Parts: sequence; C-alpha cells; structure tokens
Amino acid sequence: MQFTKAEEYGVLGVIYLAEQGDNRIIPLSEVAESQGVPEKFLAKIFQNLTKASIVRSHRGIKGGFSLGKNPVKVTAREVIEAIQGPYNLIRCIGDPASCVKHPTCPVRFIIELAERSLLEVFEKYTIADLIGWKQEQLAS
Amino acid sequence: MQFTKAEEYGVLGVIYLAEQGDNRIIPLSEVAESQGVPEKFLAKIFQNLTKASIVRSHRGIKGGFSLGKNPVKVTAREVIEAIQGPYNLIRCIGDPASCVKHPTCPVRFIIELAERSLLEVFEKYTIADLIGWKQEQLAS
DNA sequence: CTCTTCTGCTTTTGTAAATTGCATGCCGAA
DNA sequence: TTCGGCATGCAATTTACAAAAGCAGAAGAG
Ligand code: SF4
Ligand code: SF4
Repeated sequence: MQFTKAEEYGVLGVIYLAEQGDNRIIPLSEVAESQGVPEKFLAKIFQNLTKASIVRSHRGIKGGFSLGKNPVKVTAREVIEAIQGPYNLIRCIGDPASCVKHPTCPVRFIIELAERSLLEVFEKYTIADLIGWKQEQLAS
Repeated sequence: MQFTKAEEYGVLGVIYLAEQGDNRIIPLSEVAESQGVPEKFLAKIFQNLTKASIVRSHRGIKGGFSLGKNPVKVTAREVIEAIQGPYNLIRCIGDPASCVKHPTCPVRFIIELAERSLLEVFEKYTIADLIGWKQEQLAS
C-alpha cells in the first residue's frame, strides 16, 4: 500500500499555489520547477484539479493556474480524490458483487475500517492547515 | 493507494488456519484451494509468516502449516507487516534523508498521521477478533 | 528408500504508475 | 490581426512493481 506520486505532486502543487497568495496566476512551468516534478505529469494532475475546480486555469500569455477555492475550505481529501478518484483500498469496496465472500469477509471488514480512518485524517486538514503547519515548522 | 493481494491472501490464510482450530496441520494446497488463490504465490507469503513465527511449517508427508501463535495474541498489523515489511505509505517515511524538504513538508506530515491511524486500526484487531466478527455475521 | 511437502531462488507475466510527445486550441499583448 | 506563450487532450512510451509460475533441492514421515 503506497501513496502515489500523482497524489503527492498534486497536493504539493496546490499548496504552492496557495502560498503565493492573492489568487495569483502561476504558470505550470514554475510550479513544476519549484517542486522538482516533471511538468507534463503535473499538467495531467492539474487538469483533474481544474475539473474539480480546486484550481482555475488561464490560457494565453501570462496564463497559468490560480486557486479556484479558498484554501481554508479545501480539505486534503478533496484534493486527493480529485486527482485519483474515490478511495478504494481494496477492489471489493464499492463493488460488493465482485466477491462472493463479501458479506462475511473479515478482511473486507478491517480494510473498510482502515479506509474510514484514513479518510478522516485527510478530511481533518485543509490546505490552509497544512500551510499553517509548515510555517510553524519554519518558525521553530 | 491499494491494499495488495499478498496482504489479503496472507490474512485470509492465517484466518483459515485458525478456523480449523487445535493447531491442526493443513497442507498449503488446501489453504490455497479453499481461498481460491494461487498456491505458489501463497507459498511465498507463508514463508514470510513462518519467519515471523506466526505460522509453523512442517515438511514431509502429512506436512503443511499450523498456527505458530495463539490467534488471540496476533494482531492484523503483525500479520500484514510480516508479509510485506514495515509500513511506509510514502518513500520519505523511514528515510528522512531521502528528501531535502522533509522537515517542513506538509505532505509528509499528513501522510505520517494517516499511516499512524491506519496502523492503529490494524493493531486493534487480532485474528481471533476477526474470526469472531465473521461468526457474528454468519449467525445473524 | 521414496513419496510428499515445504524452501529458496529465478524467471516470467501482467498491470498500473510515471513519464514523454505532439498536434491543437485558446488567450492576451502588441 | 497576428504572434508567442501557455493550457488541453489524447496517444504512446517507459518504468516499476505486483502477481504468478517454475524448478532444483532439502527435510520429514513412513
Ligand atoms: S476475499 Fe474479502 S477482501 Fe478479498 S475481495 Fe473478497 S470480500 Fe474483498
Ligand atoms: S516532498 Fe515531502 S512527501 Fe515528498 S518525499 Fe519530500 S518530504 Fe516526503
């Protein structure tokens, strides 16, 4: 079980945008370079974020991406699920019919609990919270 | 982020052994068939479980695997970590030196929290608990 | 002995993640 | 109204790792 790079890059990107403040428009190339991630890969991620209107895209010269929502109102879960769809730690979750053992399967039982507790964590922190935490670390 | 089949099969296998009770010795072929999983794959998984002495192996005719510990004392976390090593939801956890951003990285921060809460769930349930839950479901 | 079953190691296969490429569309500036 | 910068959309590729299969060898029971 591994957190994917797409998820990591996406969250880092959104945080970077938010840090620039004032809904400034930043070209993707700058975001990619600042985070040290491949630009084309990040492009695809940001397209998903755009669809979820977490960021807003601007074409043309002086174009780029700006925030689409107030970082105080965007949870990590929203960002992550915008990138890679709803969480399913195991294939049978969300599709009970895929396995005959489903109703009494202890593995499914514990994985569902695990997933729930994972999502709770991601829901608890907003982008603003994460930036706040980072500032704290820098200050101390 | 996905729970792997190795983890799933391993937990299912241990549960199956425990359900047979009395530390009976069961050949791997039976475990594999009962769970509908490839035997050679399960073999590798059980080798790891053997090293962690969660199960005990017996060679030769009438050989197979029996439980190595009381299911009341084995948590799901122990089983899972025996199979695939310690949990690292993201590469920088467990190796802080691998990334310069590490000390102030908000992504690492939230992933560490997520991992902790995941492990708490896995630690809360023993194999016996899981079997108990299954019985309940069957009864109702 | 010999048959059965695990053991360790190697190899193959399959699939999804991660990355790259390119033609196209849009926009703002000059 | 043209031009250059930048996002878009889709396709293709590469890489990585999970999943599975194979096989010679060791160990145990009878
Ligand atoms: S065996 Fe259990 S965990 Fe695996 S797919 Fe079926 S229900 Fe889900
Ligand atoms: S950027 Fe953050 S999450 Fe990614 S590797 Fe570095 S510390 Fe870990």
